[in-house]
Amino acid sequence: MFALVDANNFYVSCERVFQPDLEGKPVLVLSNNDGCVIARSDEVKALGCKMGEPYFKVKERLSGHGVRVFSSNYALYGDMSARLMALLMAGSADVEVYSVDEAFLFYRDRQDWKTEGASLVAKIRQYLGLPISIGFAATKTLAKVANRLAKQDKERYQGVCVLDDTNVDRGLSALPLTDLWGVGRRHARYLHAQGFSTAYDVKYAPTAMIKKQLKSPGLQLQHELKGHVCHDLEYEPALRKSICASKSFGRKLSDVDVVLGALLSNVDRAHEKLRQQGLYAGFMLVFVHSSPFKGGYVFHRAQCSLSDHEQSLLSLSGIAKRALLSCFDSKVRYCKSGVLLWGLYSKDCVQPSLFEDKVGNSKQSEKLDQALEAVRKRYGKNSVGLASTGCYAAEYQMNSAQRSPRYSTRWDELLEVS
DNA sequence: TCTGGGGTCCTAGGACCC
DNA sequence: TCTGGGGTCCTAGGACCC
Repeated sequence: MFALVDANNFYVSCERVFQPDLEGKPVLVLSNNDGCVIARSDEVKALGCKMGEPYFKVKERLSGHGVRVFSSNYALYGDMSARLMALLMAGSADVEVYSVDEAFLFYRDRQDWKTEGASLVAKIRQYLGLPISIGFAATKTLAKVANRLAKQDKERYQGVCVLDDTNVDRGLSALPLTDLWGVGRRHARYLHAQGFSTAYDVKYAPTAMIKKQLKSPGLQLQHELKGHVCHDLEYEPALRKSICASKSFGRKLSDVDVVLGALLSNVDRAHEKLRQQGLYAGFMLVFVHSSPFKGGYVFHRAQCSLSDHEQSLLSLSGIAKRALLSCFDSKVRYCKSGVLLWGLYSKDCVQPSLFEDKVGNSKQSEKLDQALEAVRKRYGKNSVGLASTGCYAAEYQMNSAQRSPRYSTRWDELLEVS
């Protein structure tokens, strides 16, 4: 059995822990530079304030309702998140930390799920002061659905919703398809145009149509809605593939020295993340752009590869400065800068992107075998990842003598693989 | 006037190769 | 007048997640 634990209105709830008088009052939290609304209490949601809405657009509408407005305090939210995850890990289930306020749980033994859920809700409320919702079901996707239902009807579920064979279709019928994990604005528009409106409709939609429009992720979604597990719990956090540090200026800038100052602080933060995770970067890209909400949007970038000897903050700063100067235009009013590091590697893991031996056509299994053997000899690893490009990518896992294809991104092979 | 920040995955299309 | 076939690699951009 899977479960999804999700804190309710997480950032708002964190603020309330330290200011209990905010309980029951309308509260919202703003993004950096107080730009957008990124967390809303139920009272604010009831006032029609949308997630991600620019604050200046809703300010007027909210005035007169006594809304308490907070700038975001990520240090606080990060700390509360760590405490929440530690409490969950002390329980009987396996835990995957999915985001700052969400975790998937996996139970190996049968239990009374209602009781287990209620006791977790009570425990986290007592120890941390945070309200949470829990959804139990046979797959991650269905656990997400169950969690949504629990939040949708707090009165009825009291924070805990269990979906099993007896009630899953009824639950899916009660959920708009826009609330499904993996269905965003675009897919929702398409599905609505086809006459579908609920999660139930998606579960029983023609597979060929789902495959054509939503591709491989859509097939997995449908599979999981039917109770077949496509997504296991991920026990080890995957190695980062890129690290980004970017920030809006809060005003328009055309002075190259001021923009450079902002960019160097991006470099500083990106470098810090890199060091914290014990990683090295193969490439760096710096970018600056003007406001995307105005006409004449410009996006300038410059990128370069990095050697093993150019991993210090000093080196990265120098390279970033040259990169910026190569693309800067003083006639532009910039509003944001950033740094992207990718081609990440650590000393004990060789990334495919940095692996220079060519395999040739990956469908030729003999060559693949030879290549795997060569990699093993060269790096002495038990586990080797190999990839070609695009839809033919395949990942192989080598465990002692046994080797089996584990994953394919080729959607027409998906059903066989799964 | 004011519009966040950090990720992943997939596809289309152009440049290029023989 | 008619103008091949098969492939790789890279980039940009779309779509999704929190």
